Amino acid sequence: MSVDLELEPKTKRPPGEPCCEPVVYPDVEREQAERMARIAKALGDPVRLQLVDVLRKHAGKVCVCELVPLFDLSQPTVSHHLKKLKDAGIVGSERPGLWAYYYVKNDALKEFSEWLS
Amino acid sequence: MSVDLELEPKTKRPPGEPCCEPVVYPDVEREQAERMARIAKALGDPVRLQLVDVLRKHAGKVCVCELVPLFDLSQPTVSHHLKKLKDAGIVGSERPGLWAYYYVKNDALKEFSEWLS
DNA sequence: TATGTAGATAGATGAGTGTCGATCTGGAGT
DNA sequence: ACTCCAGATCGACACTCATCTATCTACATA
Repeated sequence: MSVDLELEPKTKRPPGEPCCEPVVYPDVEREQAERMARIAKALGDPVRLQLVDVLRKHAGKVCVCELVPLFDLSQPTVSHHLKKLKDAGIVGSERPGLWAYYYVKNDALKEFSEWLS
Repeated sequence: MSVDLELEPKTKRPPGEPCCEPVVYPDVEREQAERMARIAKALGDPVRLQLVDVLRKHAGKVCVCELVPLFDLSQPTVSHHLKKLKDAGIVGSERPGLWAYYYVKNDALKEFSEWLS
């Protein structure tokens, strides 16, 4: 699939035509790109990245009441970030009673991690 | 560093105190988190993610005039996305003459990739 | 049932983003 | 010198986002 290229566009060419042949890309990737961009976007905030980092370092579930004081932010703001992460499929949550617990869903990060490396 | 926890906040407690002891986090990570979030943010758009994908699949430098027709977007918009990627340190560019060539700087993605896996 | 509390939701606001058409810049070819 | 063209920059616009305060929901304890 990946054609090796180092294409020099030809200098002289009839006007009105593109400067070089489009060598690639079937947009086979469009959908996958959107999926992964959604994940990257969710990670594209320092607070959320730290939240994920904390959750990842603790194998189990972590109580929200532990997460909030880690940041110099209001409780609703932290809640908002957790929701964003949840919507992106990066974390999951449980709320057995009064407290809510969050945990990382590693599957979501896996595809992204694999593409990246 | 990573303390194992599955902390149940105690139900009965004196009012005015936090529901559970903050178990973690020295913000040793703040700076690193910001650096990585900057990269994630740059990747958090389908177009940019595809641009990086294209550049990664071609080991060499790729002419901008090849990249533009891959997307259903205006030339300035593609240029804008390339700039974002460049500002995040993900790609570099050369402009020997009339044409501009972009390439991936793998170092930038490395730290992020390592944290992720 | 009444009160207190953890966390989610709503609404507002200021800052940032993706996109475009128009313009600018500077190397190439005549 | 003059023109042409590739790519970057500018200005505008609509939309999204991070954050806050205020409020709502629902479980627990008395």
